[in-house]
Amino acid sequence: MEFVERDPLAASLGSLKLQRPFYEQTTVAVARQLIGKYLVCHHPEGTTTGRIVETEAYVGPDDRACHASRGRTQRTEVMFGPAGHAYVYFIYGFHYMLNIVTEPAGRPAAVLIRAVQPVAGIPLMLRRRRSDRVRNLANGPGKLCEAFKINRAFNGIDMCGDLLYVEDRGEPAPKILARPRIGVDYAGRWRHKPWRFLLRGSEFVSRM
DNA sequence: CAAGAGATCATCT
DNA sequence: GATGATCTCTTGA
Repeated sequence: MEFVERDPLAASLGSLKLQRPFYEQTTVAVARQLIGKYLVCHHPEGTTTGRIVETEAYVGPDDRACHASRGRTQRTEVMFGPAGHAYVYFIYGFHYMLNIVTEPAGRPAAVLIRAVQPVAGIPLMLRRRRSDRVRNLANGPGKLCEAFKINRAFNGIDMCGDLLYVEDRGEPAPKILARPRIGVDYAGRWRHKPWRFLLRGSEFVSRM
């Protein structure tokens, strides 16, 4: 049980913060195991929490869908560092994407958090998203970042710290589906890899 | 409800 | 100068 932290407060609540060894596992293993865990973000405006229902694995330099396949650049630098750090980037001129770096330093890979089921801080998320439907708050990677107010300031932060992290709340292993990743049609044979993971039956995924 | 367009900018060629 | 790990709105059936 080296993956979690025995923080007395967290333990008393039945929750354990995921620690670095968890994120150092293979990227596909991390992506799969993150399903059903809880993403927590503390912010002056309030705390937001969501149960992770959808992830994607971007496994390294060979994976043509992974940004690291285009080399070590300013943008991808975080992915080349140690596991358990946030890789946040801006895309399409509108949206931020939240990833968690995986595998030991020097092996650039990450897991994209694509959707969560809102659990706490829902009024705050409704305001940020200018929406009135809970199902529409974080059912997509861009929406999730808007609901949690995750932006470039989060790039590189340690997710084993106290600002943004993932908790294991000790629930039984959920039923998980594996599907091809979304939006990577350009990636040749890599586009078919079943590295998108979903919580079976969840209505909070970006699409079925 | 499905399909398509438009929005808008950091990053890399 | 092109493009993207997306979202929202509009259109039309």
